[in-house]
Amino acid sequence: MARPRQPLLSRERIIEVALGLLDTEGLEAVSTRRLAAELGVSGPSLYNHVATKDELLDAVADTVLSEVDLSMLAGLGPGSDPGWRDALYGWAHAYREALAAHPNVVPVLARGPGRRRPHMLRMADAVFGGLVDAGWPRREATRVGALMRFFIIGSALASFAGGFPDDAAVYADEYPHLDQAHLLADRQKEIDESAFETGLQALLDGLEGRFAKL
Amino acid sequence: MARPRQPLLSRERIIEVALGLLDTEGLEAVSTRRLAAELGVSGPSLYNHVATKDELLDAVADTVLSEVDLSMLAGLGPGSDPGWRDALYGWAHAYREALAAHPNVVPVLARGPGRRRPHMLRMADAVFGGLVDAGWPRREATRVGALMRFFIIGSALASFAGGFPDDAAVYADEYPHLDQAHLLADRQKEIDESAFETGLQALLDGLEGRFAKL
DNA sequence: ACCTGAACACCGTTCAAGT
DNA sequence: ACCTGAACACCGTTCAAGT
Repeated sequence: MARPRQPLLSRERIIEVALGLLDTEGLEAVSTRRLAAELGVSGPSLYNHVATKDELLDAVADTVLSEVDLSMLAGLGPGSDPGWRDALYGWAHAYREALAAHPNVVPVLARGPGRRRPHMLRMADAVFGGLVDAGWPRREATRVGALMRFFIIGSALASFAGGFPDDAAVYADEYPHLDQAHLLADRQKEIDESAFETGLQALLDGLEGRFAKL
Repeated sequence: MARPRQPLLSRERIIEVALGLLDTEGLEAVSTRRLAAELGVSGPSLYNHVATKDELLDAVADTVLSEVDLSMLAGLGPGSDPGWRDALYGWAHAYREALAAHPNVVPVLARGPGRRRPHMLRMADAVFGGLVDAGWPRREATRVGALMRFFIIGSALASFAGGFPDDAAVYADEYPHLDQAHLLADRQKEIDESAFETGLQALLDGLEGRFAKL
C-alpha cells in the first residue's frame, strides 16, 4: 500500500478507537498491534501520529476527563446561591459519572503522573477558581480541590477494583464479621453508590464547618 | 543444575524480592524474567511457586496491606473512649502510611479486583466489626468502611499519580487560576498531606453529625 | 518436587524502503 | 508525509527433560 493521498489515520481516530477497545475489552486488549488491526492498518503506522503507547493512553484518559461538566463551578461569588457546596456536589457527581462510564480508564489514571493531561488541568483550574471566587482562601482552596479529588477517584477505583470474592466459603470461618460478605457482590453497585453519596455529604458537611470558621 | 536438594526458591522469598524490586525500580521492572534473575534462577522456575504473574502481584500487594496496624479497631464499645472516631483516624493514617512506604503498589491495587487478598479482607472485617461494636448499624457500617477506603486509597493514588507538570510555561495563558501551579511540584508532598488531614477531619466531622442523628 | 533450556505467541518500537 | 514489512529486544507461559 504505502502512503495513500488521503491519510488513513489521525490522532483523533486512534484515540477514539483506543477508547472503544479499552471500554469493550479492557486494558489488556489495547496493544499497539491489536489497535492497529482494529484501525485496518499495520502496527508501526501508529507511530506517525503518537509518540508512545503511554502517551496514547494519557490522551485517552484525558478524553474521558474532557467529558466532565464543569459549568457549575463558574460564576460563583461570596454570597451566591447556589454556592460552592452545590457546585462541588455537582462536579463530584459529574466526575464520578464520567469515570463510571469508562471504568477501564481508572487503572490508566493510576499508572503514573500523566505527562500531559490538559483536561485534568482545566478541571483543577475550574475547581480552584470556583472555590476562590466563593470566598475560600487560595491555600485552603488548593487543599479542598485535592481532597475532593482523593475521594472521587478513590471511589471510582475502589468500585472498579475493590470487589469481594463472590464465594461465600471464603468468609465462613476466617472473617467472622463478614459472614454476609458474599452477598456484597450483588449489592456492590448499590453499596458503592450509597457510600459515595454518604461520604460526599459528610465531606461537604465537614467543609462547611471549616468554612464557617475561616 | 536441575533440582537441588535444598529448594532455591520459596513463595515468600519470591514475594519479598518482588516487592523490593517494585519499590526500587517500579512496576515496569517487575517482569518474571528480571525477577528470576534477581533471585538467581531462570524465568520459568517461578511457576513452581506461583500460578501467574498477576497472582504474584496480588500477593505482593497483600503483603503491604498486612503491614497496616488494625489494633485501634479492637475493643470498641458503645460509649468507649477513645471511640470510633479516633479508631478510624488512626486506621486511616496507618493505611495511608503503608501505601506511602510502597507507592508503586498503588497501580497494582488499581489493576482490577484482586482474586485473593486475605489482608484486605482482614482489614474490611476489622473496620466493619469495630464500627458495629461502637454502635453503628450494620448497613451504615458497610458504607462508612467503604467511603473511608475511597478517601484513603484515593489520596494514595492521587499523590502517586496526580503530579502537575513541573514547567511554568504550561500554565501561563491557558489556566489563569493556576499561575502558581508550577510551584506545586515542590510543595506536592506537603499539599497531599495537609489535604489528607483536612479531608479526613472533614469526613469524620460529617460522620459524627450523621452518627448523632441515627 | 523443583529446576533447566527451548519454544510459542505475543509485546513496543525502530528503521529502511516505498509512494 | 504516511504507510509498509522486517527486525530487535523484550514479554508471560508451557513443556519435555533432567535429577
